[in-house]
Amino acid sequence: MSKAEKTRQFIIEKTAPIFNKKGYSGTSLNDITEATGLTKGSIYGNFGNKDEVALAAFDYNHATLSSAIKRKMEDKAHPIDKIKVFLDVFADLQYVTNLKYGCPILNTAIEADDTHEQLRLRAANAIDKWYKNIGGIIESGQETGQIKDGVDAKEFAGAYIAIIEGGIMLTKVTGKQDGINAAVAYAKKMLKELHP
Amino acid sequence: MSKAEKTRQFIIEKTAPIFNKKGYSGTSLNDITEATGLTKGSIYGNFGNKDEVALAAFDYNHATLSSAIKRKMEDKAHPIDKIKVFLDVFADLQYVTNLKYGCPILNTAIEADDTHEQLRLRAANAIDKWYKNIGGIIESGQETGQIKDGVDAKEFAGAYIAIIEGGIMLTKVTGKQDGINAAVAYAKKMLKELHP
DNA sequence: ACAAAATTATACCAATCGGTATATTTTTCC
DNA sequence: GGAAAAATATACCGATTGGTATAATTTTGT
Repeated sequence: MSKAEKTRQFIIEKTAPIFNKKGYSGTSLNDITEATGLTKGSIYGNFGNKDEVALAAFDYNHATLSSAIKRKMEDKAHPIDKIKVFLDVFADLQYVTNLKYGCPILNTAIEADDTHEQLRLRAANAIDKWYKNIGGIIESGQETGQIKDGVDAKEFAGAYIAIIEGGIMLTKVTGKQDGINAAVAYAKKMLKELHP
Repeated sequence: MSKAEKTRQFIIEKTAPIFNKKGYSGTSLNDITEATGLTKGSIYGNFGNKDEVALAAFDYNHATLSSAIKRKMEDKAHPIDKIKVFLDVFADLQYVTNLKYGCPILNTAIEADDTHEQLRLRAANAIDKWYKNIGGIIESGQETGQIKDGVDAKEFAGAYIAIIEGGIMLTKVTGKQDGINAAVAYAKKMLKELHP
């Protein structure tokens, strides 16, 4: 890894939490130079513009979240346990240092949906991967007889993601755990319906 | 209503959709003067600063949403039908002209939770009203025997709000109806559990 | 070790940011 | 109708915005 690649990675790591906290339009170049201790010249030597930093920061945050989910999923054998991993990860999101400002997919989706097409696409693609991940687990689980046949994979995935993200929002805005707890409790009821 | 009060109301009505679309930090004074056709002098003659306009715009958006829900609730007799009104309103949110940029509570909650205490409080209070509205309907429904006794009103309200808001996010970021549809379908299953 | 190449810092740019003092116009009320 | 009061427009302010040209420095490959 060349010096420049290291610096580029350093910038991404230092700014990713800031973009997640303040959003794209709320994060300034000054925030970026302050967090990294670098100058504008250095930032613009490694990125074409602020957009590129924001997109890389989103990718980094998304990867952090994804790898946490993937890692925990590998420990599970039963498909329903795999799907349940989402609940464990999101219930403890506040304790993941780099994600204490909330789910980057949710944050980016809400800010960018009507304002920033590139970021909107990033968030939409991240959602799509979740759909496919959960949907794939359900369908292969149905083939092995571990998950009930009647379940509509896509509809389940949609409702499951919705209730989790909504719960995160409730907890973050109220400052109380009740929101995500209620969402997780209901999501667990949803999981029970997956059993054959 | 004096001229100034009319102008103040005019500014709020014209800027409310903009704040809902672009957020607080994404909306500039120029956006405000452009949308109203007024000058800065006039804006600052009616509001102390940008914060005041944003807070008034949120209140206006919230009132628009609340009154749509309240109005439709009055037509319903059964408590479960009253709670179901939320689903009807949010499934059609995109068709409400002033709210086509999404749920103002969700949008404001996500932007403000870590950045703007006053706006965060507005969103948190709006959520709290929903909690109390749904919770109150459930509890009085339990007294009349129209809603099952075992139901935890607060937990139900939390999960119900979460799944709706999450569904809105999915639909807005993907541009497809699937998200809110899946959320609504599951929320209807939740409603069935309310029956005694 | 040294020259070429790449990276980082300095110093600047025009545009826009939120906000204000003052002049002008419009309401308001007698 | 006309004077006082209120509301709006004009013209400006310093600070900050994202971005860039160029100079100084550091890596890199031989």
